[in-house]
Amino acid sequence: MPELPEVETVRRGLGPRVIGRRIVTADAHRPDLRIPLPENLSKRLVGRRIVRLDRRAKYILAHLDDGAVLIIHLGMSGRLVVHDRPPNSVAPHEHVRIGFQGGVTVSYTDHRRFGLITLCDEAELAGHRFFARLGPEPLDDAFTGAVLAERLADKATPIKAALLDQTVVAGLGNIYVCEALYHAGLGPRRLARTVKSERAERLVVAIKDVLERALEAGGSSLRDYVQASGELGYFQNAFAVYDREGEACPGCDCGTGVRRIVQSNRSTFYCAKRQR
DNA sequence: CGGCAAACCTGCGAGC
DNA sequence: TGCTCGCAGGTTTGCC
Repeated sequence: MPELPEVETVRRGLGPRVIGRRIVTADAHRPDLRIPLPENLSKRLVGRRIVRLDRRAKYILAHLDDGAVLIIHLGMSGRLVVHDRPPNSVAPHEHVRIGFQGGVTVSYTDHRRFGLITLCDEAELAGHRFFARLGPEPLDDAFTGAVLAERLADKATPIKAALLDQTVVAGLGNIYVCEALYHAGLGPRRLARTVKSERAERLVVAIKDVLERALEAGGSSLRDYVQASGELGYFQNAFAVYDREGEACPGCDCGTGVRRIVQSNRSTFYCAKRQR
């Protein structure tokens, strides 16, 4: 579910509520999500404070005051919601709950359990299997057309699949890849290695633009995603093509409208007229 | 190694 | 109304 804008929105909503507050409870309600939860979660967290909340790709990283890092990924259906007080009942599929001094409580719910929560030491972070191979952050100034073209240069795969590859660029998912390709005017089946110079530049501009607009809207709420406050995002209303099969794409009156195809087992939505 | 399908798991909407 | 099928913001595995 959550791609970069959703994860970043959750991080921004969470930060002011939890940074600097002492953790007083940490409970897992089952042994595992996609991978096992830390066995000693409570022991590792209670008494600690979160000193910094970062995001890398689609991971949220809570740096603790003892040098440990709590790593959280929301998978397809994970939610992190902050409550003023501990809820008096356990929500369906609420797998982890962390309580802070003063009553603020963060609940992790995830009915599909494709997400994960784990711990590592700060020193291991860069070399960690989740992070060692990740591509650049798309919103960094260092992410330019030249950089993207370089990373696509040897790829014999469709540009759609290449952009979903987190080792090419980190944080994009199915929605924002479809949207970025639309705004860049690039066909999803185009060979990745043919995206260079001017086309790569256009694509980078489109990626940054769509991510920034989605961030302003608090992300896209389709099924499961909510902000840390519980509010919905509303960028879904601004989709040009995603989940709009058969509709006319904005500013284009081609008869066929938005088409849906399947690439690497995922739906791709695009306009055959605007995207080449 | 590169590229793609399938698997992981649950829920919901469409269609019969 | 009630069932089955297909599909869902992700990542990893295993097969060619």
